[in-house]
Amino acid sequence: MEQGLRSDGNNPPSIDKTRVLDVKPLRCLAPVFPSPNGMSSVSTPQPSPFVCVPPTGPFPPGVAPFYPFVAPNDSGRPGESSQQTPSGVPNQGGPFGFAQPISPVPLNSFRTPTTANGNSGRSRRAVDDDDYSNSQDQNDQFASGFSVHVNNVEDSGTGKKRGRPKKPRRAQQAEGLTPVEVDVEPLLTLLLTSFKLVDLDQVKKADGDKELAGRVLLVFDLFRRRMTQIDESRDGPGSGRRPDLKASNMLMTKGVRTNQTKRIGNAPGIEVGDIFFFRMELCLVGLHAPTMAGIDYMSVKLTMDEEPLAVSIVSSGGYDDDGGDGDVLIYTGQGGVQRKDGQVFDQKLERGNLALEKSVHRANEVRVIRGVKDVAYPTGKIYIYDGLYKIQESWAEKNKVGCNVFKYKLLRVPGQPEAFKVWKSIQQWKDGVASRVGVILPDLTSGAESQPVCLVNDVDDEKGPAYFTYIPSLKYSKPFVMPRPSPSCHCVGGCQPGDSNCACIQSNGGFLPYSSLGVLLSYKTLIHECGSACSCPPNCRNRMSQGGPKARLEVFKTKNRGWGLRSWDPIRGGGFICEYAGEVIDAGNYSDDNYIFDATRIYAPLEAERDYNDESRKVPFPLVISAKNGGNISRFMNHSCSPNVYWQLVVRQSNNEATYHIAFFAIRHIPPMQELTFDYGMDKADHRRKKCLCGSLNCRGYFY
DNA sequence: GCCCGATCATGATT
DNA sequence: CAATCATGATCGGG
Repeated sequence: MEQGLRSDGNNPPSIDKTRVLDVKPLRCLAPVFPSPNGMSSVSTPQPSPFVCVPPTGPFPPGVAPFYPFVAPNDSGRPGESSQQTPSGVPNQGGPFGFAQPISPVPLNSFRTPTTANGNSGRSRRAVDDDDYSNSQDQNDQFASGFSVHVNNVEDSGTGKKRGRPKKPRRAQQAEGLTPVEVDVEPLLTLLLTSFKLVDLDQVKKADGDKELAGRVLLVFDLFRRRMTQIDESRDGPGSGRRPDLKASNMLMTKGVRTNQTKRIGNAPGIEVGDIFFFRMELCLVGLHAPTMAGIDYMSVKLTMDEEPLAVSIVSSGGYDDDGGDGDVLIYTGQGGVQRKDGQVFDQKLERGNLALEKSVHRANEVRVIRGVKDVAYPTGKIYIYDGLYKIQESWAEKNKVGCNVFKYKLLRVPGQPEAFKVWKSIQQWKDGVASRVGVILPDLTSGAESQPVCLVNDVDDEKGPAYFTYIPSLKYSKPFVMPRPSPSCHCVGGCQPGDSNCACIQSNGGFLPYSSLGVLLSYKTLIHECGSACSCPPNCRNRMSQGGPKARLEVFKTKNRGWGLRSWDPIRGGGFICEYAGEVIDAGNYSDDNYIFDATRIYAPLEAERDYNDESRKVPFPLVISAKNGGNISRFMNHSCSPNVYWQLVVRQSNNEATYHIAFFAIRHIPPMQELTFDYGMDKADHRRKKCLCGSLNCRGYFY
């Protein structure tokens, strides 16, 4: 957000303990959005800190989409989109710099959805050894991600080849055991039903909004993560099955997509600053249609004939594009350079290159998506929607190997929220080239975490939150005694997916709960992590919540809600954020304590849990944590009725003793500097109510 | 309408 | 770690 980037150059004052001590805890209240409606998402000067959720009431049984996102219509006038023509691109004429309105002609037509055949196969419940009693119902089946089907018949005569035949697979296959095949079709169907994405009408497919785009992306990611988990459990780590492609393919063939109509200008529902981790995500929400090509364009009808105009580009750095200062982008045309046989050719003025050339003269706005390296995972890439640009000029030049390439100079349209520039600033803070403005303490953890967490206030004079002791983990006065202890594992090198001998994987229903990137692969009622009696090292994948936060976080003063938590690093959907540290106290035994996590409250369920689990998420242990006197960064996470963070119960046990923990994971991709919030849940004790002014459309009006 | 090829992918391996 | 490989999907154009 922009306030984070102001540079007025004063040095951070040293901390004054006497003032700090008297400050009241303030993790409450006050609106975040000045105006709940009528603001165009395009012209809003800064990105909304929260994505919002429609007002479904506290917990409606089986009605509205359970995890929706607020939909400020792109036009800001919700009723109007239905009045547009079915081909539906609003012609605003003016903004494109044309004398006449453009009437765009989409080059593609709708793909007919193919009907999915339900695969047959003998159904079997996954191994499920949860050690609290009444979880062996449908509930747990859903929470662990649907049932598992075993194909005993090899491909049943369809003749369909899958995977690569080359490398021999390890584990089961190598030993000649029956490979476990999971039919993912019903899994997807269930997700689509839960999120009301079955039979999207043509209008919604053609033109989206924020709420719909959010749902599509959420389902894609949930599905993709689950398929990653299934693939790995069958083939072991490193199975190159491209779950991203498979997931998006299945969604697209079912017509689960939006903004399929190409348009010049912003894609409805996609905000400047939004981030993506797969090219396919750009396709699904119509931000950029081609799966690989960097230039998207459409045929536009002008006075007499049609001509192609560029609508969006992806700058991935593959052609040594010059990043410039953040408002300028030098973009290289497509084609020419890479050939299989090593031969190189001149680029031709056709396709995307031609469209960009035309767009120079028409001066239309072009969406720009900037690809950057994912620092947390160098082989991955992150795509940042950086808003609208206009092409100032174009030219041809010789590249290093002497071929002609086209170059285009793009200038960012002023008045848009900062996006890529935020990333640049953060990089400068990290490199020490520039200093973060308003830093009160460089590291409020005093080195207790692997990364510093700075305390920042750039909005007023307050010198810090009330004094507390920083403790990085949870304090138990007495561990819980397990009635049915689970065995510990013997994975010396760390638990590996697909290892059917690993006791901890068995406890988790046969799946490793986390990906190699620290992403939670499917939500569960309870996750069994490795404990002190396990043989695996501390960096084992099944100890995700034990290693402290991975992202670079900061505690900052919000405008109206006291102190809050946010991240300098982008966080992928499902990514681990931190544990709720503090002191375990007796349930119900708190009154004047604003730093409580109470697992016995009623919480909005996530994904497919909704329909049958209306009451509450089941908690096998009445865990209540107070972080009033001591805690970690999560004590600063504010409440929101439409949060971007979700908690997940985790148990670590060794022998017959266990400790339960609360681990926080990102619900969706979270761009840098967006405040992290979770839902505090509902309490039966009315007197604990506080007024909530989080401003989201589905705000319940209060929280606890 | 069908097929084919171009395309700033992804992930793992060498 | 940069280069390479294998697998891949969409869309425009022939």
